[in-house]
Amino acid sequence: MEYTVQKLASLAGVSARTLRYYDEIGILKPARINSSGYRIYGQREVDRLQQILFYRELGVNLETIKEIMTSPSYDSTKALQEHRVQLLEKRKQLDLLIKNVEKTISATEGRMTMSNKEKFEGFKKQMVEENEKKYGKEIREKYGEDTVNKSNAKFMDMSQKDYEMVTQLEAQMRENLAEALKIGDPSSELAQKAADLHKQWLTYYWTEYSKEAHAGLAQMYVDDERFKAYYDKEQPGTAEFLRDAILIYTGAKK
Amino acid sequence: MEYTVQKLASLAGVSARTLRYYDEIGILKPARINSSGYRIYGQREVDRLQQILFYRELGVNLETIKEIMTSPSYDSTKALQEHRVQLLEKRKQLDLLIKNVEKTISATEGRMTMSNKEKFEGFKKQMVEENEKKYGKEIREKYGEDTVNKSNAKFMDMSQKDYEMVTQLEAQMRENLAEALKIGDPSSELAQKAADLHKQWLTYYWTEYSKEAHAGLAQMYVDDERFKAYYDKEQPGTAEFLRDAILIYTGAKK
DNA sequence: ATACACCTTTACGCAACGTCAAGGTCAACA
DNA sequence: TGTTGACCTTGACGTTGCGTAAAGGTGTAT
Repeated sequence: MEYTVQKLASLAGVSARTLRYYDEIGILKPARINSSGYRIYGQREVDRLQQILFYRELGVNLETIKEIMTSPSYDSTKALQEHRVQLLEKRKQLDLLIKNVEKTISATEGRMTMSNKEKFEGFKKQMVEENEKKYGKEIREKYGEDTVNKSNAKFMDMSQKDYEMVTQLEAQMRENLAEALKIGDPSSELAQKAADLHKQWLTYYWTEYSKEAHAGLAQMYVDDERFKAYYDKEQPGTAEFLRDAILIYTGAKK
Repeated sequence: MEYTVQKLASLAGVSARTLRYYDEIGILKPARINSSGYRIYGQREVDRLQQILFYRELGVNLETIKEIMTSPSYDSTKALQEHRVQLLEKRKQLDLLIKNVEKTISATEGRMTMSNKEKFEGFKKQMVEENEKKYGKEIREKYGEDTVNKSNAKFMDMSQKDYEMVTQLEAQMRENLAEALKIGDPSSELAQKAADLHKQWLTYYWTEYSKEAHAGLAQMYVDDERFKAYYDKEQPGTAEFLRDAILIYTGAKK
């Protein structure tokens, strides 16, 4: 029983290219080469190919298969166990991925049909991560590793109630701020109320509050284009106004 | 806020090479190139990169991300849903893989600790597949597609009881055969009993039995090196002896 | 002036083949 | 005997998302 590449290929259900490749990487050499340079495979090669394909179907890479099959001392069970661990890890990653994709889908397609709760569950981790990526480095430099880590940790541990609270606080603050801006006086009662709400909002993220840090953050809202853009989105000048209000609120300015 | 490659890279937690690559494939071009040829990124690019990385973390490939982000008409939700289906399919495959790997491990390491039941559950599909690969083409040519397909289907549908029965039948047959071989007469009662057991065994795989097919198979046991090797493993000459016994049993020979 | 940390483009490497391309071999048929 | 047509060969590029040199220019601090 002798086979040329094509014969063996169709027998085993692989392509001729695959067999040439296996020859090339030395995992399956033909029994001999005939006078015309054709690869000729025998029964032993058929069996070896079966083994190779068996392992391949288990997702083992060719390099490992080669090791398993060439050195008989090689512990194939151990190899498979390691392989299994890799597969389990891969599945864990995949599950996480699927979960995130599903969260993203329902968040965008369901628009407002999602309850706050679901939103919170799905996104709080993501929010922390995105925040880290965007501002992590600079904030860390300014406020130190510890403060930021604690802030993140605190946020992650926030309960559903906390989340709703914090969301509402920010909304209220922005409302007050917008109203106060119309008056134009950062020392006005409304503006000071906004500053106070901002402090309350902040304490949900920071483990400890200090007037200095609060004032520093307010200044950053103006200095950093990104924060500035966020606050100035509705009305230009909001960032500066909020800063002034906070500076007065914290006593850094009168 | 302007960034060079390295700056943006460390800000976003990717490598400079990645940014150059994203430039190359046109997914993220720098805001401008300065007089020295340096890539300069602005705020808009930072935000765009965030988006890219967000999708990348969901496992979406760059080509798709590009489509999602460049054409605003592109339905990103639909893209994510398709992506989700792919991920689910991938997980299904992965689960199957893990199951097979685990079966293989326990089969080889636990040797005989596995019960027949477990063996059966784990391997009957694999057996059919391997059998297909090894002999499928030739058997199909000799006995026709239909017979083989039905045989496979029947095997796959075999119950636990059937499996035990068929396993026992083969064991009994081989025992009888070995005994009969000692006597050396294929027409002996023992040898004919073996042939009968062989027929019974065969009927578990074939949907219909005929003496001619049975005799043909017996002849193949001798002509085909692989079947021959299987039967001659314990005692050389077993394949021929079985063939002769079956030929007599089926009346093809006296 | 020199060192050193940046930046640039070009290009190979990775896994496991698919897919031409250019050219030799073999059996069959007119 | 010439010629198809179905085989076979080697060589080489493409795939995905970068990592990793290599070779050379730029910017700035000492």
